[in-house]
Amino acid sequence: MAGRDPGSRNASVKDVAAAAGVSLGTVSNVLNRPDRVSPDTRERVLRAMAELGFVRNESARQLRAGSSRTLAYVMLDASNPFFIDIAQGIDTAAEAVGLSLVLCNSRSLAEREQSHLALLEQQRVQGILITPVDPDAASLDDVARRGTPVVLVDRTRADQKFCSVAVDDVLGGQRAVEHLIDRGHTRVAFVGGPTTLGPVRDRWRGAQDAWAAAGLPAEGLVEVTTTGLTVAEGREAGQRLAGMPAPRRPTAAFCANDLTALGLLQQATSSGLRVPEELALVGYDDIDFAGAAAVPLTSVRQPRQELGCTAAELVLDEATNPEHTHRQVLFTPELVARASTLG
Amino acid sequence: MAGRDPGSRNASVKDVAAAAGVSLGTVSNVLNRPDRVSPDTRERVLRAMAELGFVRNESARQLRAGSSRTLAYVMLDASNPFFIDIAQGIDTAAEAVGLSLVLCNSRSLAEREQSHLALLEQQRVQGILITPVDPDAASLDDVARRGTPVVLVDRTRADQKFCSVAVDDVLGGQRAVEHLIDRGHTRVAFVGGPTTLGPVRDRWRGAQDAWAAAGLPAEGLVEVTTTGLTVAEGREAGQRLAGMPAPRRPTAAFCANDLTALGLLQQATSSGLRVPEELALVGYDDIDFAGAAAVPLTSVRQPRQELGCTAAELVLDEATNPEHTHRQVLFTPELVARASTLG
DNA sequence: TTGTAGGCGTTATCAA
DNA sequence: TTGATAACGCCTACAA
Repeated sequence: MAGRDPGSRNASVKDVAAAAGVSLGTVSNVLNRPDRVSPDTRERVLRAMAELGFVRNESARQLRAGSSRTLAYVMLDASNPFFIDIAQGIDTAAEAVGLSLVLCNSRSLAEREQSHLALLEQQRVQGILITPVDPDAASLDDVARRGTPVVLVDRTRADQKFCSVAVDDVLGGQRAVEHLIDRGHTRVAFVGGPTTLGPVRDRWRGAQDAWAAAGLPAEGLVEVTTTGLTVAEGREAGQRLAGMPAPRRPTAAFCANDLTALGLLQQATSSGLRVPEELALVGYDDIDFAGAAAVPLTSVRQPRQELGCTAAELVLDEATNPEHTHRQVLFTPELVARASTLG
Repeated sequence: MAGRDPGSRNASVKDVAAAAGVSLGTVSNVLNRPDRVSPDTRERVLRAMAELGFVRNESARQLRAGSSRTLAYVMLDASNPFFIDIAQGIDTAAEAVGLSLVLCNSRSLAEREQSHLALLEQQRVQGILITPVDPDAASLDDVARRGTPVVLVDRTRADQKFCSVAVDDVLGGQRAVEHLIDRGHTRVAFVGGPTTLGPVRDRWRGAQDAWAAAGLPAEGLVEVTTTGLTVAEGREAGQRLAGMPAPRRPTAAFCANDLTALGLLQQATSSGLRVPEELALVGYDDIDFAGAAAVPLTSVRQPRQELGCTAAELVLDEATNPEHTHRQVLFTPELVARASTLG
């Protein structure tokens, strides 16, 4: 037994009207302009609604209104807290303007991303925020062309055909490596991949820029390529590092994100490498778990909530402002120094 | 310039029909029973759709169909990976039956939970999975009474008015403390709170049960109450522990969840307490970050994905099977021993 | 194989 | 203040 009121599921304004002995229009008025209804009929209608378990049908409202009151965020990987924090920022902004947020997780699968996009379009969401598997995918253009505003989050596109919010990853990479150089390191590993990821490319470039600017010999900065930005990949990279003879081994590693750094930290620790004495560590993103690690992680902070918030504002502007023009917002990252580099 | 095709946003089946020179019914057939349409008219219709940027209107479909093709999960706290993993499990199950999942985050706020529930009801979701702020809240009964199936996740209710999936927290608490007793500890702290949380209460009770069963003096098991299950609370508890004189200080702590344990681990480490030599640590949930900590955390594993998956199955049964009866599924937790207790 | 008509629940307009 | 009516876009009988 489901224990539901019999027949209650389908009570509509019509049923309410009948039960309250008024017309359908009056019920609608109670719902939308209560002031235009005399207090006692309003009472009667309200009571009928409660008795029938009336619930407004959002589909019908939406059909009539022509558009929904929701925003969507298609995240790349819900198991990375970085994206959850972005979602949180979006949610805050959406809530502020009375919109609700639907969250989708593509799990880095283009196919899944595709099906989410299709569904969201059909739902006539006001706008789609997305950290896409591939920012250059034509499917994004298609969605935009058909009329749903699309904003890129933590990704950019050279052709500037979309609004986007991102953080200056080249600068972030520079900051990370400058910090390590400042601390006296002359053998540094960059850990991350795959290099098809825009952010990984940029952070690596920034690292190289900083290295060159300091006049250090190129061979002192080595690239340790991983196949993803996960804890497991970090561990694996840690194993590779720990396996190197001490004289050749880098004295510091700059990881392309915090998950990787956390994995590396664990592997280093269990291999008996002391952090930061024998291996200094810099992560990227500054997720909460970075600061919460046993050896708190130095990391390059991205303004995650603000990223989400700004993205929401951009998509809303595109959805509502006829004068809208695309903008590419670039935030500045900030190095947060903690024990993993400070000995 | 938004770069969208002019007027494309609102192409409907009617427009497509006109453009393709066929009737509205034919277009609908192309969409829903393509086999009943001759290949070349189908081609023509498809081309018209592409040209007009036609996108099915989900609201209209839903309005006609009477119910949506979505499930919803209202999580308690999206920043706790435990709930993200549950969501992942739900998503998998939902995807398997062609449903999509909408995620909401109540952030432990009853008010926000309430507004999410209201919206989901209006959206006529097929069912709502929820880890509620308060499992006994009457608002949950109201939703169910009005006809939307509701399943409790990681929570139970004494009156069994809902389906629920949970893990035996009393047993989990026992396992954790038995493990510590096995390792020879006779002064153990239980860290967690608030005690209004069902799981915290149960884990604490399990801890006490195990303690009593071992015949250990009650004063050896101390409760360190926190105001929440967060990293910050864990740190704070760590400070309290580290501040105690060594002879009185517990030699082990059982934390009510992994976030708390991670915070405690960090604080202990930075206070110079060695884990597990001076302080052994057991967490709860076995989130990925537990195994990824610098000192990998012993934890009580909950089958998170399975929890979500089963919850989805229950809610679907309730939504579609007229013979449905409520069931309370209780999973068995499993202790995963790692370095934080194994020295 | 294709076309026509009616209705899903809501809202807004207009008339009473 | 209240009531009747049309329309949103889609789907499905049923008719041609």
